[in-house]
Amino acid sequence: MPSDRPSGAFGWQHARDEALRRIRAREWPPGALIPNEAELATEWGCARATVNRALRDLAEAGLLERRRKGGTRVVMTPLRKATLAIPVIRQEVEARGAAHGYALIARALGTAPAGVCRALALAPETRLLRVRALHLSDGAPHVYEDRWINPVAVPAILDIDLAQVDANSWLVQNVAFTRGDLALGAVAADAAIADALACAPGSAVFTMARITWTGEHAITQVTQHYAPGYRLTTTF
Amino acid sequence: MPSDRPSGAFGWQHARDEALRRIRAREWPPGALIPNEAELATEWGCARATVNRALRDLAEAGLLERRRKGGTRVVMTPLRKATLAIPVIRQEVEARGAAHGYALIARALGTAPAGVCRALALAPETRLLRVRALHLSDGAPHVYEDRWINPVAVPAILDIDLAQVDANSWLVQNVAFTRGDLALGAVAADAAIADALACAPGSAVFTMARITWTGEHAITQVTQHYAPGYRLTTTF
DNA sequence: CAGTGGTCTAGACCACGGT
DNA sequence: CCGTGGTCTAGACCACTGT
Repeated sequence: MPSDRPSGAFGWQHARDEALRRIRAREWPPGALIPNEAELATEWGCARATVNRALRDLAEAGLLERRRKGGTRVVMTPLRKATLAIPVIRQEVEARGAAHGYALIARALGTAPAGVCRALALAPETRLLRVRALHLSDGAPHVYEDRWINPVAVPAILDIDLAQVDANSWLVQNVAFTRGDLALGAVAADAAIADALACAPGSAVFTMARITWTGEHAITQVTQHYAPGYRLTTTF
Repeated sequence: MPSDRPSGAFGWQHARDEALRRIRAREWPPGALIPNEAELATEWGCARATVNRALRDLAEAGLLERRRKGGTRVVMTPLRKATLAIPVIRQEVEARGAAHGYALIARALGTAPAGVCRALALAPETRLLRVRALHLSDGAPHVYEDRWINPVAVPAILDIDLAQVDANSWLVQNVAFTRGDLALGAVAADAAIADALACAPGSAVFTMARITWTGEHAITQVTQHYAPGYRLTTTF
């Protein structure tokens, strides 16, 4: 006869919650070795696979450390992780119910500075496409982006009218990448940034820099400068 | 007779990689409905659970969308997610091989501003402990933090000598929290920040603001101001 | 060497949600 | 209604690693 819980079993989420409770209640204090999967499965009346799923989940969250033969330990210092969505500007703006606007500022094919070539693991003096553009939210400057694109990796980009389509959206939809590097920071607005964002030179500007790769081949490097006051938020 | 691959089977990582290949090769183009788990299991010669694990993994990564009865679709715009570790300053500094220093700047119990009370979902005029402190990396100013702690949620904090132990480390090790809000941004250094970080007033400063909760009970709110030039990095 | 987690399997039942 | 993913089970074999 099934219990009041429709899906009778002691599910993996129950197991996870119970483990979480014991960690928080210090029944399993930081650094402690917890019972092995088989024991917990017996205690909780479920299959070992269910315990495995629960503990693996907590390990991925950074709360447990698991090693074969070594068993499972409560992490000494519960280092938290936050996942943040990397916004495609257009969608981010439209998701807020605002109108997305876009303006191409400059587009030029030329030799890239040494710093950019190094960051993209390309030979010095490589010819790259540089694109500077402004994204608007309900008509107000929102993000100024300064981008370098490797035409060897993305030849089709040379034929795109970047005054009509923003590189951000186009690349996301047309190029598959395998990996990316991300750096967040703050800079004082220089003349170009201040001009684009219509803010005072020297204003504090939040920046997100990304490099995307396919295998070991760099596709593009972009630095996005957000209008003063912007905050990137998430939960953890 | 086992094959050349020690763990004979077509593992879930193989399945995930093959699915990933098809997505990237546009064999499964954006928006397309892919075969159901049973079909793929047959095709790949593995159990449905293996396919499930693989596709669930890709769904968590944001590449697939799965719905009961609706099947599994390739996401139209592969929105990427980056996971960033929320650093405990002391550990972050020491992990870089630098010496961590700490100095308490001010500690005071008093009524909090309306904005802080609202952010922490507390009644106006609640009495909170405010702690301002500086973290050093090899003797140089690294992070200036301005923190409000709810003594109702953490009574023990009142007895801690915050000149000796930094609130960041103490809280992480002694208080279990269930949830947090995170906001990243940039501000111009005001007098207090500039003084603490030994930089020019108006310098662009990268900030990380956090609020941590146990259930619906706010524990602490902290804004950390990083010395100019700091970049928070990760990969995705 | 032996204990522990990692994974696979075949089968089963169920919840959700399009049709 | 009924197809699809979500999950559980019992058992099995294996990889890794501490002792």
